[in-house]
Amino acid sequence: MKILQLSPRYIPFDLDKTLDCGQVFRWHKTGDDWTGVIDRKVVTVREEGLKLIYDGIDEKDLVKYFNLDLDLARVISTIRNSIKKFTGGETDPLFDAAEKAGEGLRIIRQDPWECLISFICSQNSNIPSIRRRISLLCSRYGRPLTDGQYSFPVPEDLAKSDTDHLRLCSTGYRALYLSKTSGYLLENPDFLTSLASISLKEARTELIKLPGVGPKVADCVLLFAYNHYQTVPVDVWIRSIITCGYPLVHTRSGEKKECSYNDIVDFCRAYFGIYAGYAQQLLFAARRDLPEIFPESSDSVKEM
DNA sequence: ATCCAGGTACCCA
DNA sequence: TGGGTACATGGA
Repeated sequence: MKILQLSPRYIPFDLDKTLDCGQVFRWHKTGDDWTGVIDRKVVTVREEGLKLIYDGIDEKDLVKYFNLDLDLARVISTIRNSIKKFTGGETDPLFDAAEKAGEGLRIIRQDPWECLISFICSQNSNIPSIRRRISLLCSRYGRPLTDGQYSFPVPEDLAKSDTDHLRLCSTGYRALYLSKTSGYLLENPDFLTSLASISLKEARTELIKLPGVGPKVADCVLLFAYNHYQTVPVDVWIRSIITCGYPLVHTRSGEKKECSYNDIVDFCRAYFGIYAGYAQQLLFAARRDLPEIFPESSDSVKEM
């Protein structure tokens, strides 16, 4: 086991929040130890005070994976400044709660392929189901590593399987998306790499062309794998948090009954600024705590 | 049992 | 562009 001292520039960092916030689905905790797979290597990590005790990976790669070099305090203060500029200095109890709930949460640097497949699997499912589904895919199509872990399947592993076989991993109707998208990536192996060197807008357009990839999945990949922090994935939780908690969003949706996906994105970008995606992730992490601090209706965040 | 979940594709006006 | 609906499956 190796030790990484969490020096001031790596703080704040919270391992539990980072690995249990719905951005990645393969890590699991036993006792104080988290176990996962990074780049086909089994990695264990635990947090003890201001130290990370870890194994299976180099310090350099660990720091990179958890994005410890990012000045998180500056990210938060940049978001705060954007809010202040937007409101003219009013308080924001929602973001206060999100900041507290997500203190030390870091958006990690995830492998684009794994991220893409994971979020195709994620649609219309809750997080426990997603974890289970991806775990099945890995044990069935990945390669066995040590300690009962499996590597994440490569495009060929999924593309060469027939759709009915993929369906056995509780993928349901998503099996066809997985089959088609992995087939495309098998034929176009540079596709995901190339997204890193084109504009955010172009990369998003390209991603959405993939079968089973719409705005939400594309935005998750852009945020969690390519670290475009201004990107705001809008799921049902974020939709209700924004529409209930920030009524101003409705002024952007005109006469429409409901805010569109882009109405919510545009508001978040205007309100939270260039780190809107980070703000989104903090709000998502706090989603269970938010109803009680909504200004008026303390019923449920889910009610519009 | 019923509703819901880190949505997308497809059809229609 | 906007609005409706089917889609498979498991969690709560």
